[in-house]
Amino acid sequence: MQLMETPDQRLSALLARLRAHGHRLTPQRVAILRALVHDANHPNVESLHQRILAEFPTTSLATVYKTIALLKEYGEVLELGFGELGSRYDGRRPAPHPHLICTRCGAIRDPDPSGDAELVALVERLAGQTGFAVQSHRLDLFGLCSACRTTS
Amino acid sequence: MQLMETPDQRLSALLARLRAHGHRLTPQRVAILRALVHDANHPNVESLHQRILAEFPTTSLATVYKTIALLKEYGEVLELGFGELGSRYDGRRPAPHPHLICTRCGAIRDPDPSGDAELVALVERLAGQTGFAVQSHRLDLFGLCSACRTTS
DNA sequence: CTAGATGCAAACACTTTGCACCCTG
DNA sequence: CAGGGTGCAAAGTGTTTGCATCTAG
Repeated sequence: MQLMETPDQRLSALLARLRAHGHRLTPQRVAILRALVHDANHPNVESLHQRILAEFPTTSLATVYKTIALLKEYGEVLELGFGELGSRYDGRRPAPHPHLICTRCGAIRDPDPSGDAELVALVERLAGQTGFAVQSHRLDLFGLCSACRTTS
Repeated sequence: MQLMETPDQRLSALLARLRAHGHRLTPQRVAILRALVHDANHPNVESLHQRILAEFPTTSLATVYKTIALLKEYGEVLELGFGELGSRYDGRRPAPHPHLICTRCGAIRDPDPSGDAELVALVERLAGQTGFAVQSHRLDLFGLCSACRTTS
């Protein structure tokens, strides 16, 4: 059994999905998708844009925003909004899952997926008490990653 | 054993805390705190402002923001940021706890606190796997409240 | 009295939108 | 070669800030 798609497999799936819906695969768009699925640190729009500029120097921020909006329409990207601090994106695992957010260095990583089932059970239990029908959920843990914890 | 402070007890505690730190208790400020602890639906700044205007018609939005910022400094209000949709505030239970957010009517309510211990345990387990030191957390459930679920 | 609070408007950060031009399919 | 995509700048949203005026203690 395969535990997780490779970034390139994921990229192919996204490209196929867009193509199937009649969207064009422009070089900029492909580059944005590639950056999104290869970056494990849940990039924000600004850092995606920087990456794309290296390859396509005229790419605008608006194009990055529009491409992400397109992926959101198809439920293919998970948006982690942080108010005034902007949003970070997970293009690898679009289903809800917990995130570990380092308040010092800003890194965001996924915990091991082994606890996912337990989280879903807890979510359903919390909701069930009051007849709430859950559509989605979000669990964020804020703190210090192991690297930051051991550094002055 | 008392399960939860009454809103008025909570208000007194907040006023005492601010007074102890040398802050002035202006009528507007007291009104904002009162609105905050009496509103169980996690109000946003705009709705707090509307409430205050009824009593003090010249109150500005900036004053509401500043008062909330003050409470945040002392960890006496829980801010639930929702990106472009603005923030909602919980002045009754400033410690992290789950929220049930209705995507139809916008209501936000707390589930029964009985599951809190289990959530904390799960949080610590998810973090422990990778040596992450949790400072805080946030669990939001999005869906339909029981009223909205049974209405066309 | 005087430090701290208020209220207005301008400034801000992130995101979205309008529109002329461009290029994929 | 037609309709979707790009890129620029302008508009929007919620929030913050500067500063003159006011007021609680």
